Amino acid sequence: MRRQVDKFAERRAQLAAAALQTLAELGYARTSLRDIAQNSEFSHGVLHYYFSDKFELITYCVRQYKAECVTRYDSIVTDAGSADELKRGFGAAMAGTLREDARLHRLWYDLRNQSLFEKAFKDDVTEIDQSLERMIWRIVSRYAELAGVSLALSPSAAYAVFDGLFYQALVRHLADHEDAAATLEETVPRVLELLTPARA
Amino acid sequence: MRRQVDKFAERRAQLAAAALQTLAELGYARTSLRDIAQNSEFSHGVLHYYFSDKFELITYCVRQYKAECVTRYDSIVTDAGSADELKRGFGAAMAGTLREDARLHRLWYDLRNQSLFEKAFKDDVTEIDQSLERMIWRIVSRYAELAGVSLALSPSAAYAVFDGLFYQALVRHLADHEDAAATLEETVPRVLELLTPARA
DNA sequence: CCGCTCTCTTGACAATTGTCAAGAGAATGT
DNA sequence: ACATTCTCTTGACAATTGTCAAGAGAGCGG
Repeated sequence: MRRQVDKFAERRAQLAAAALQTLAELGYARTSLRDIAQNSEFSHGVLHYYFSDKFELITYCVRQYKAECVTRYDSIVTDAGSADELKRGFGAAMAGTLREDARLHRLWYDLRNQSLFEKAFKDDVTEIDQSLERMIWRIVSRYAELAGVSLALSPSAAYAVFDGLFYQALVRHLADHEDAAATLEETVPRVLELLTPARA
Repeated sequence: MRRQVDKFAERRAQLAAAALQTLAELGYARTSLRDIAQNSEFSHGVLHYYFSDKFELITYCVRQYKAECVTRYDSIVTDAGSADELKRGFGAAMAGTLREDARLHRLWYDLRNQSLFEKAFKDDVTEIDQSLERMIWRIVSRYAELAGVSLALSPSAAYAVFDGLFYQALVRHLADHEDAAATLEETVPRVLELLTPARA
């Protein structure tokens, strides 16, 4: 009994991984269930054995993405011994994941946008977005603490700023601008400084 | 002869307007040519009389969107007599278009993302994006000039920052956060200040 | 009135889509 | 060894898609 549940969950995860791979390659609008199945080692019918419909599959994928994503910068916060180290670590981490997971990030932005039209994705996307906001806020607020400076911005505004910077770097990176990641690594610490002016 | 060309161009524009309307409502992934035709006063076949295929139609739409969009803030720059006025005008203009054209902005972000997967849109999207970057830069650099402050950020980084803020406000506005526009109107001037620290 | 071009509608096509049912095969428990 | 459940494949379905061809109707010059 327990075996079966695990097997079932494992295969779901395996199929979701194949789906993520395909979605990241083709984008939401151009990915069919047959595309996904062809990218796995199974036939297209099996998807409806493990997922009730396309939405549940993609929703599951989004949740799986979240697990990898949300704790990405946590070690930066806990390990940094100084404001300067945190600042540089933040920039390096963003540049790193930009280089490593560019297509997965592209998919995230795609699905986040789809959720503005397809309400089936709305809840999960919103939850991930809030998690990301909290993640950014842990960094920014910790930085202000270490640096002993004020913090003149709300958590959501801080998230929006760094998200905008990351998106732009992603676009350029995907357009083969070789220096996109390096530029991001430079810009992020500078903006972090600007957002945290010295105490009056 | 001239009559015919004008008529032809006029109908193209008219159909593109219907297409923009429909795309803004449904999003790229869920909009078919029949949806678009149904939203106009013509039948679906006429679209292939005025446009060679779906991509040409949408590309034409994107260009039409650009015309409305790119000069949106120009009067703010030319009319502002002081840094403070420019700062407030910028925030008010962003909040205004957020309230007025929310669904069109949603479409823009959708198509901008599609261009990361469908290279047919890439060139036009890139061109619009650069126009927007220049538009933001005219504001930011003029502000620094009027305020007599330094400017520690590149044009692209400045654009990314305000674009991120606007996107987030758009998402919240569409999710019926009544205060999304008002919050944006507050945040934009504050961030503009932060990005332009007083001269050392 | 005839012939011609410009517009637009209708209907069809092949391909693709999500979905599901029937059944084969494997695994498992007894 | 048998019966039962779990997995997976195959093939089909109805709907939708972009595309296009045939032709109707309007407007116009001759």
